[in-house]
Amino acid sequence: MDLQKQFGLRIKELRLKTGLSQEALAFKAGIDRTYMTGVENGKRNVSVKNIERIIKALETSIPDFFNSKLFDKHE
Amino acid sequence: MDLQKQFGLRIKELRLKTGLSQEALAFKAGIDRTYMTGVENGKRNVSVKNIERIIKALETSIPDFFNSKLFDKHE
DNA sequence: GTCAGATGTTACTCATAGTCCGTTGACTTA
DNA sequence: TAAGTCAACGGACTATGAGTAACATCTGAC
Repeated sequence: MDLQKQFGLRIKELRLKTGLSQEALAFKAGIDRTYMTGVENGKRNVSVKNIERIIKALETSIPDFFNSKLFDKHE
Repeated sequence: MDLQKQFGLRIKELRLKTGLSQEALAFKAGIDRTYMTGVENGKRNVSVKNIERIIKALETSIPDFFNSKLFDKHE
C-alpha cells in the first residue's frame, strides 16, 4: 500500500476517534468536504500544506500522526 | 516554522548523514535536481507521492523520518 | 416505505507542482 | 592559472494538485 492510502486511513482512524464527521473535520481544516473524502480514500495526492492543516485539525502532532503501524512497509 | 521548512531540514539532515549530494539523492528518488534544492530549502509544497519517494531514497521509514525534534511545534 | 445526515464520485477550472534548460558563486584540488 | 564539484537560482514549459458544483449512494431512525 502506498503512502497516499496509508495517510488516508490514518486520518480516518483519528477522525473517528474524535467523533467528527468528514464535513466537520474538513471545516476545521479549512478545506472542502468532498476533497476530504478523496483524501481519506487515498485518491488525492495531497501536498504538505494540506497535510499540515489536516493534522492540526486532528489536534495531534506530526510525530504522533506518523507513529502508527499503518505506516509500516508492507501494510 | 511551518511543516514545509521542517520537512526540508529533515531531508537535509538525513542526506548529509548518508554523504549524498542533492543531485545524487534526487536521482535516487527519481525527481529533478533543481526541485530537490527547493524542497530542502522549504520553498516547495511537496506532495505525498514525492514525500514517499524521497523518504525511500533516504532509506528510512516514515515513522522514523517524522520522529524528530525538528517536527516539534515551536521550532 | 420516507426522511435526513453522512459519505462517494465525476467532472471541471485554475493555480501550482514538478521538469528541463541553463547560469552563478563558493569551495576544493591540481 | 584553471578545472572540478556542489548548492542555489531563473525562465519557460508541462503535468497535476487544489478547490468546487452537481448528483448519487449509503445508513439508521421513524
